[in-house]
Amino acid sequence: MSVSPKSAESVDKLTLIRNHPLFRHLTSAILEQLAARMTKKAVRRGAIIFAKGDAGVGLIGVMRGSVKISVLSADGREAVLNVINAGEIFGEMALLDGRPRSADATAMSDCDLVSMDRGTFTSTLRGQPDVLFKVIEFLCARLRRTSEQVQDVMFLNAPARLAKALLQLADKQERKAKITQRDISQMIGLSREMTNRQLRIWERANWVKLERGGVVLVQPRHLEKVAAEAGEGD
Amino acid sequence: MSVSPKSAESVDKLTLIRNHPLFRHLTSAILEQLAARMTKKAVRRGAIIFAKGDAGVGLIGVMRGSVKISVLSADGREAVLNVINAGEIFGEMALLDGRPRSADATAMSDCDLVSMDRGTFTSTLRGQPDVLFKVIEFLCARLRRTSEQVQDVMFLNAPARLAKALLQLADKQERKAKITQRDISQMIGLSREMTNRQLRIWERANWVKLERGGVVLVQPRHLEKVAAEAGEGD
DNA sequence: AAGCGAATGTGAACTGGTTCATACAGAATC
DNA sequence: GATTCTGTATGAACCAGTTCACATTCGCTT
Repeated sequence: MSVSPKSAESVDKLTLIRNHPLFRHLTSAILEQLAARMTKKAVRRGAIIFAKGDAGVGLIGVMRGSVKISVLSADGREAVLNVINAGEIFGEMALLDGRPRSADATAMSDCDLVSMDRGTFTSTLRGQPDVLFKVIEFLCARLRRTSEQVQDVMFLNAPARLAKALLQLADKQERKAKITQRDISQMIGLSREMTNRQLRIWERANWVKLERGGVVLVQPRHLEKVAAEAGEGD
Repeated sequence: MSVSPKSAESVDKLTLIRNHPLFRHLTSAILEQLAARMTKKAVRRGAIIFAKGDAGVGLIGVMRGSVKISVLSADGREAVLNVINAGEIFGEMALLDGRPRSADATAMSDCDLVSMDRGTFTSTLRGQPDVLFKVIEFLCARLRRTSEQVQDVMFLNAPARLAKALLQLADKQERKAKITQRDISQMIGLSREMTNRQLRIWERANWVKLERGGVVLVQPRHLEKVAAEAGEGD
């Protein structure tokens, strides 16, 4: 994973892109050039940052707040594909292949965002040949991760999926996942009720502590064991 | 998708790589150079071509037969991630990022395979800058497809997933999917029994015709309709 | 401070799909 | 041509997780 800066805190443009696998290896000069050409924008909680099918203008970085990437089914159910926290970047795919957005992006809290358009990316990085290799590596990593998601949904039962999601959502310092139970349930393809029931079981066992809009991992070890038990052999 | 040659037939190396998105745009000279350096190998039905965790030696093309890409869960259940038919190529990811194989590859029938190692790929394509862009495009397409798989498992019910799988497995000319019901069920995360039951319902309705090791799509239109709806009872 | 919407919590009924058990037919192996 | 293995077929019991129907609590807006 990436070296994430203190979460929930505001982050500057330079730190943001420096911490992303796509840009990490670039010189400071280039990074500053890129950062200078990124435009800042604040959005309110609940704001739709882009919608599935939109023309993809490029890369978006989260300087403060968090963003959920999701899609809607024909009958209106929502699947949350990813949650992007402060210090992270999303929307790379439209940047890279120029095709329409394949999902919706919604602000889960008030956010400060920065965006980089395709032009900036390609013109600044022309003549940086190994950027392309980094991009390829990055996409392969993403592909492996997404493929693992398919396996998780097919192999793991409800508690295992939930435990895995909590561990990967949790802020490493605070040991806390700042997300509603509804959003968790939509990430792992479970009903909200089932998610709540399992969380309450773990709360009674003192493995987690439930708060409004968040789950504190009290005993991450136990969760790791649950996530691993029905899991795929690595 | 790719222009697939008559299936179940043998294919020559050149045709094989010419039809793949990664190579399609290259000059004949380069293609011939690549083809010349690919080594041929025959394997029997059931043979393990590579296993998850193996060091990835590179790209493998299927000249005759078909190959399944799958993973095993801790408790021995199998998930089929993809089926590769004659004229298609697999194993690109290990080629591109050099990391270990992320799944098993097994011959579903007697196969003729050709393989291209990383060295051949990189040395032949050095000085072909837009190959890298093709690779990026290719990976983005794969990522979108894999992400769609996640959504399918989360949103679609059994009949819809099955219909969708049949349509995408079926040979376009023959309107026939050459695959056992067990393998189908493992592609869509369903029990073999459930898969059989649904197929039998459709056979009685004359939408499909079942054979040993294959499903003929008699009325693909109907299946398309089932695949399209999310399965909500209005 | 009142009202309201969003998030949480929980029981009870329900069901889509699994699991188990069993049968049979075609292909491969001896 | 007998045996064994793989694939298909189907009923019945079972169950993990959904759906429905509420109640409650928190935080925000008026």
